[in-house]
Amino acid sequence: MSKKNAILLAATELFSQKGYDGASMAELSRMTGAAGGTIFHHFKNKEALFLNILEEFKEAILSAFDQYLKVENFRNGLEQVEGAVSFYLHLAGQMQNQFLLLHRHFPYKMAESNPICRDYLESIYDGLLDIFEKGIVRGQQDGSIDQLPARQSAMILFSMVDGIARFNTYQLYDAGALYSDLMAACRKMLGAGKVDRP
Amino acid sequence: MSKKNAILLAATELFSQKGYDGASMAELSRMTGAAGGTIFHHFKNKEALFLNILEEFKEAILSAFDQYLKVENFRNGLEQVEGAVSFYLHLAGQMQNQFLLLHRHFPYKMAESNPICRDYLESIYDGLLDIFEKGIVRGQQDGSIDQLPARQSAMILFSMVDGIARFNTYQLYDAGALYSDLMAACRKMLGAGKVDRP
DNA sequence: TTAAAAACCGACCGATCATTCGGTTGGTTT
DNA sequence: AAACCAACCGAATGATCGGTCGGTTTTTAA
Repeated sequence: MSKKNAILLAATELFSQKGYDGASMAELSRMTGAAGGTIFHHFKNKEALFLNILEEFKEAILSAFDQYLKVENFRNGLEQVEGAVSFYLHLAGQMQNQFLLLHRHFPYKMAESNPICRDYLESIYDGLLDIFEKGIVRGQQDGSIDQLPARQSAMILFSMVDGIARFNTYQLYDAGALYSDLMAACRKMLGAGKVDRP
Repeated sequence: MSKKNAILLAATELFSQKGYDGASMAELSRMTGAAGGTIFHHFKNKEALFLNILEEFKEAILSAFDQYLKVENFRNGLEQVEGAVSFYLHLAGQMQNQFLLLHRHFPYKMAESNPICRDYLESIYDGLLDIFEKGIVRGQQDGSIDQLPARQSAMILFSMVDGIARFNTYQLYDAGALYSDLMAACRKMLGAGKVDRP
């Protein structure tokens, strides 16, 4: 692996474990075996290094969802939304370091002064919300989902799922043990009224 | 106001705005007019200062809920849960700085090595979950809430509400515009099936 | 009135921070 | 073989970090 890639990989872990301020370039140098100067040869500064990581994550998560939705074949909108929820939790387990970045505060702080950072974060959240929203709209057309405001429902649903994923990484909850209850809650929240009745 | 209180007040804002590593004792000194040594006279070190703030927050939020639930008179469990959700969002707006602390990563990181910190965090979350859970159990007894696993439902509900509060402070969502949809989602998620029918 | 205690000050400390820079490689192009 | 270039190195820089300490002022109590 090239030194540059090694730096990116190690920096992802370092930023996610220690945060932006807590991650030191000296430690990154130690982790990778690259000299201090080498890091700044490949990346203009610490902020640019982080932005590079965030951009990679944006592309990785959105293309992972693209791939998943293309391959799976859902029978209706409700199942599509359930699939998206399930896949989000799966990804959160798969890409723990990157999700930890999203659940930290410093990217949002950086976004206040750095429009590129803001753009990456918006792309990520807009992309994810679109996925949930599309499933809801489809479900409303095929009758599997209640007539609720689609975008708002997508936001609430996403808050719920992302909240679970977040508490899971903090080891306050156990997302695994909550999985079936979470899916049931999604169904009940979105599902068309008729489905419940005898 | 005593210097000690001024330090606590300013430190709350500083920690919440800049995080633990980003908050410097020198800046805290500048903000309060207290000399560097004075801060360390009142608090053993930076970590002890933060723990003091977290303890104050724990007591403030739990007693605020105690007070609220004592004063309000709910007709049934579902309304009690709705009240708790609504009050949580109200508090998140009222005590923005303290909630920002809860939504940052460093308290959970500190909790891994500091049992006192872990204890405060657990007290906060256990206390809040208990409140939601009690409302759910009451609702299941009076028939306003469906027969779901109470603790798990409380966790999911809390994830949802706390997620909304969190995205609101990041200015990604507007919690105000989502309020009525959120309450509707809670009702639909928890409510006994019969309530919806004509 | 006085002595003890608590609050407060700011210079100072060693460690660490992000970043810079002059210089050394090893491979590619002319 | 000369010229070039990107990759890489590690010592050095000034700033800032959390924390200490000896001494002064203010408050309290006797």
